[in-house]
Amino acid sequence: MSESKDFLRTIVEEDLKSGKYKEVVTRFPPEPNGFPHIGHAKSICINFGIADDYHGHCNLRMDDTNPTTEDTKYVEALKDAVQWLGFNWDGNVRYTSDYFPKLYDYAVELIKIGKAYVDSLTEEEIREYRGTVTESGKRSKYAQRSVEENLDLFERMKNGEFKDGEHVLRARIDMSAANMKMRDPLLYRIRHAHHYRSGDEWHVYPMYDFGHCLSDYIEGISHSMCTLEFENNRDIYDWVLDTLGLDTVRPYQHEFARLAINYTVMSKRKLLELVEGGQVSGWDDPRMPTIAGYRRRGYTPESIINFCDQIGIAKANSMVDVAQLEFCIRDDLNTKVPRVMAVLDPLKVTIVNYEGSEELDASYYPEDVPKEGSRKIPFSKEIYIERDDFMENPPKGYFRLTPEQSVRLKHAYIITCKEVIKDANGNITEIIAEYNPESKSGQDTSGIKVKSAIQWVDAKTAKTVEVRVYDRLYSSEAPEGIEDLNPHSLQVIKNALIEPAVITEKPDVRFQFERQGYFYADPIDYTDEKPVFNKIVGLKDSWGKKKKEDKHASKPQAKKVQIDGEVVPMSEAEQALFDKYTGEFKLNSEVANTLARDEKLSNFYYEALALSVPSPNPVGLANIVTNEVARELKEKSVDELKFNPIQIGELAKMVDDETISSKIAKQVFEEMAKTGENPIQIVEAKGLVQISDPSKILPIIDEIIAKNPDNVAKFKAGNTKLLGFFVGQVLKNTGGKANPKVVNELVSEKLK
RNA sequence: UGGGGUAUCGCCAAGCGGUAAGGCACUAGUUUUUGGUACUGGUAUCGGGGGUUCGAAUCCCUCUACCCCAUCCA
Repeated sequence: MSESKDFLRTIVEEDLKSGKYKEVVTRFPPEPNGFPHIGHAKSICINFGIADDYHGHCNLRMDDTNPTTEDTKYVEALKDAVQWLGFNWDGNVRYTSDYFPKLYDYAVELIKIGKAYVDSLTEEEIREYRGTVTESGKRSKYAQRSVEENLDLFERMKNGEFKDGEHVLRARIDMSAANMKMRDPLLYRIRHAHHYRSGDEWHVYPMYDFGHCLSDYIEGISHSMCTLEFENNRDIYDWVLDTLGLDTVRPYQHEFARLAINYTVMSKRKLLELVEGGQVSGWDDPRMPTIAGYRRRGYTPESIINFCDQIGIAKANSMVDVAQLEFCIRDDLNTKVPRVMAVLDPLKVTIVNYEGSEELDASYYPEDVPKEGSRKIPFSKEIYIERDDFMENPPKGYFRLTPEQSVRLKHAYIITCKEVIKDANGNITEIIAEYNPESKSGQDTSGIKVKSAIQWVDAKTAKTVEVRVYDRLYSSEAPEGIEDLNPHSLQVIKNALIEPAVITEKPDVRFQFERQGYFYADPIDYTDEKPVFNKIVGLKDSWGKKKKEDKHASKPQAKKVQIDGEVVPMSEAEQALFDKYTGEFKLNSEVANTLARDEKLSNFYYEALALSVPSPNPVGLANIVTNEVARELKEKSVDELKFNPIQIGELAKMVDDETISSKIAKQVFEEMAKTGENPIQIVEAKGLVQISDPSKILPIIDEIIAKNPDNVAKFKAGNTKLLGFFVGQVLKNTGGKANPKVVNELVSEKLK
C-alpha cells in the first residue's frame, strides 16, 4: 500500500545502510504529568513502529525531571496506553530519575572542563541578561567563578544547602547566540520538592535540555525523534554530547510535526482544565482525545494505529480533519461487529391486522461481512420504530414511512400506515398500520417494492437501555477554551429500546445499531440490570447531509491576494556591476541581478571569466555560476569549495562548444563539487560526450516507441505532456548522453 | 525585528529534472432488506513573480504567508 516512506524512515534506512548504527534504537519519552492523548499515540506509533520495522527496539522512558508536576498515576496511564495500542517496550520502563547520579557526574565533568558554571543571578535577572531575539544578552558576573568554586557550590546545591532559586548551574556557551536557546542554558535548578520516585534524595534536578540528550545517550538511542518545537533545542542536544566527548556512537535528534485535529484540543494544560473544571467526567470521558477517552468510547487500538499510519509523518504544521479518525473506526468496525436493532427515540406502531407473536430469524451480519451468527427477534402487534422514520408531510426524496409510502421492517414484514394518532398538541403519539402477510423477510411473495427497510423493536420484549450519544466536544474548528465547548456534546437517552438478544446473548461488546452507528457497552457503568451503551461514531449519513445542505447555501471563497514586497535597492557598486553585466556581457537582468548582489558569486564569476583561457561565453558561464555554483556557495566559503573558477570556466566552454549538453554539465558539476576533479577528465573518464548524430538516436527512439504503444496513442490523442516522457526515456537509454535538443526534435517528428 | 522551520486538491500526504501517487472529504453511478458497506468514474500544475533548461513541484534569485524560540516546563 504505502510505497512511499516518510522522512524519518528514510533517515533511519540511510543510517543503517551507511553503518552509522548497527541497530535502530528509539524511545518514547513522555513526561508523566498528564494522560496521554492521541498526539502521543502518533509519537508511540512512530517510535515503536520504526523500531519494529527495522528490527530494532524502543524504550519507554518517563522523562521525570520535574518533581512538582509528575505523578505515578500518570506513569500507569502511559504504560497502559502503550500496551493497549499493542506495543512492547524493551526491557523495563526507564526513568530519567534513575539516571540522576550519572547526570550529576556529567554536570561535574562539564564544570571541570570549564563549560558550566554556577550562576547566582535572580530569576528576573537571568531573564534580563538573556537579551531578546534581536539584541544579544550579556554574561553574568558569576560566570567568572573558578572551577573549584563552581564544584563546591554545585555540590552544596546538591546537598540542599541553598534555597530554591538561589543558584543554578548553567552551560557556558554564548550569550549572544542567535539561537536564544544557546545563551548559556540552565542545566540544573534547586528544587526542595518530593519526587514521586527518588523521594527526597535530590535537591537539584536536571533541566530537559541536559537530561534528555544524556538519557538518550545512556540508553544507546540511535534516533531521538521529537516534535517540531524542539528544533531550537537540537543545538544544545549536540553541544552537550559533543562537549562531553560522547561522540563515538551517539543519538541524533530529528523533529516531526505534532498532531493536531480540528474540533479538538491537544494541550495537556487544556485537557487538565477540562478535567479539573468538571466539563468532562474525567481523563477517560469518552469525549476526551485521550487514549483512555477513546478507549472508553469504544475505539479500537487498530483504528487508532491505522489513523496514525494514514496521516503520515512530515515537517509541515498541519491540522487533520477529525473525519479521518471517524473513518478509521467505522472502517475497522464495519467488518467486525454484529448488527442489531435499537430504537433511540421510539414511536409506537400498532399493526392492527397482526395477531399473536412469532420469532424471526436474523443474521447478525450483512451479506458483505463474512461472519457467522444469528439471533431470534420477537415480533408482535405492537412495535416501536424510530420517530425520524415516519413523516406525515415528507420532503421529496424521503424513503421512509409516510401515509402514502410503505416500508419494510428490517428482517420482518412490509407495513403500511393507515392512521396517525396525535395528542392535544398535535404531536404524533402512535401510528396505526397494517402489515402484508405475504411480505415476510426471506419469503416475500407480495411483489411490493419499498424504498427502504427500517429498524424496530417489539414493544413487549424490548429491553430498556441507556444510550449516551456523544458528539464532538467543541463546536469550533480551532477551539481556544471552554467558551468553544459544544453544549450538545453529550446527550443521555435513558429509555432507548433494544432487541433482547443484545442483552441476553451478549454476542459482543461493540455493535452496529442498524442504520444509526456503532455503539460500545460501557466498560464501567454497564450492568445487566441497567445496560449502558456509548455511541462510538455514527454511520455515514448521506440523507442527513442532504437535508443540512439545503439549509446552508455554500459560500463562495475569496481567493487570497498575494502581496509583493519591496526589493532592497542595489548599492551604487552593485548597480555599476549590474550595468556592466547587462551591457558589456549581455547577461539577462535576472542573472545579472543575482550576480551583482552577491559579492562572493560575483568574484567567482569574474575570476572564471578572466582566468580561463580562452574565455568562455560570458552568458553561459554566468548561468552556471548563478544556478549551480550559487548552491555550493550558499553554505560554504570559496576556500571550502572543491573546485575552482578555472574549472568552472572549462565546464562552461564544453557546453559552449556542445561537447556536452547542459544536462550533462549539471551532472559533471555535481561530480566536481564532490571530488574536485577536473571537468574535462570527468567527461573523458565517464564518456559523457554528447551524442547528436540522428542516425544513432533514431533506433533508440523507435525502440521506445515500440515499447510504449499506450503512451504513443495517448500522445497522438493530444496528451502533449508525454513528449517529456519519450525524451526522458531516450535520454535514460543513452545514459543522458543523447543531445536532448536533437532528441526532442526527432521524437516530435516521429510522433507527428 | 535576529535565528530556526514550513508551504503540492477542501483536509492529510507522496514526489528529489522527464506522464502530479495514495487516503479522507466531496460528487456521479452500479449493487444493496442498513440513505451503511463494496465497486466504478469525476475532481490539483504544485504560495506569488522572475530566471536556468529541449523539459521545472523539483535547480537559482526574489517576494509573501504561517509556525517555533526571550519558563529555574518538557
